[in-house]
Amino acid sequence: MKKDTQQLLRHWQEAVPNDRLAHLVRDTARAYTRALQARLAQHHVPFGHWAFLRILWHSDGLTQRELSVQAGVMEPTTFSAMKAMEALGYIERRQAPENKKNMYVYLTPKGRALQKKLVPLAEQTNQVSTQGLSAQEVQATRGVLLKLLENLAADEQLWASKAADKSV
Amino acid sequence: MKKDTQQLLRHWQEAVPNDRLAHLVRDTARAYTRALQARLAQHHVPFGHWAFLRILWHSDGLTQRELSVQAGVMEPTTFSAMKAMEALGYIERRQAPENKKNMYVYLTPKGRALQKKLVPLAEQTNQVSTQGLSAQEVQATRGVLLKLLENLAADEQLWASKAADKSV
DNA sequence: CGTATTTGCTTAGTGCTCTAAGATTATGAA
DNA sequence: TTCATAATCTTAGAGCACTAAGCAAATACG
Repeated sequence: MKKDTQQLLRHWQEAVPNDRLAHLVRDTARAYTRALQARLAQHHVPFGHWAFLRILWHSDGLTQRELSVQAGVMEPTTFSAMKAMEALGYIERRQAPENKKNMYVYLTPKGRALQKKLVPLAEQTNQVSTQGLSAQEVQATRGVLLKLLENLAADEQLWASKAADKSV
Repeated sequence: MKKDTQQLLRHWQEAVPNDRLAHLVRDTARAYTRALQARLAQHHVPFGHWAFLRILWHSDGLTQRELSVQAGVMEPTTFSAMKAMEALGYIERRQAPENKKNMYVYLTPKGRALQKKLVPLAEQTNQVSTQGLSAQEVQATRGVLLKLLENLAADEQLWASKAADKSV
């Protein structure tokens, strides 16, 4: 039972061809998600709310648009998360008198109180994952990932302009 | 237009605190997915089929279970992908006379023909992403990612047994 | 001004992933 | 052999991400 991940791991350890960096990054991301999800589930917090809570703990009162950018997701994703979090009583959505378009999101005391419980779980996850790795190795990897992200963002930009050309 | 990814990137370049490796890995994975997705879309191949096609090009005639393990996903994910791919004429699902339970998956000529068109797209994506990085850097990163995956798999194992305890 | 464009929120619909639970076949033990 | 247990496929339903498109408000420009 639960041999799947073990088998997947063996698969990676055995054959590590040249063209699979993307695949490896994706598998690692999924493993991280599962690890944190399992911990958050103890407190009945869905994984999807975590990213938004973290941003809000740091800076309250953002618009949904700003929240989307910081979380790196599209607006509809933010929108449905906000609706759910509002229903759970973690946040309030309010409009300012000077602007009837923007929706400003504020934590409730209940939402703010989660920070103490949840942040250690994320720290634990990251700590568990980097066991046996040196600070240098982790730092170097961070740099490489950042560079990958940069290259892929440039590529995306290129594709977006190509698509714009085509639609003319 | 399309400033979001740029803003996300800036976010990462500015503040790189200690506890965000998981987050960075996830963002990179999403960027990879988007990059490949854009390329596959030219040939009207959904991204979700890619992983399975790659496995099947390498070894035909696997069961859905085996396919799931190799792809690192759960059976229902494989199941629905297979149904879709069968409808598209990329694969056939057949049962062997000696086993009425297992479903063996075989590529059709049409499915096999995709290999020539699609593999270069993935290679291009990986190549684009690693621009400006040395082979050593990439290799080292691969090693670290593998170790992260290993640690997280061990953690998952631990949680699975904990959950089993609790359910007694 | 007043119209045109842009911005931000929302709705609707889709894809990929998961868990939980069902049904059926294979396998193992009494 | 027969019955209990495992494995495999399947169904159902949910979460989280996306795109496309609508609407309403704010901003920019002629």
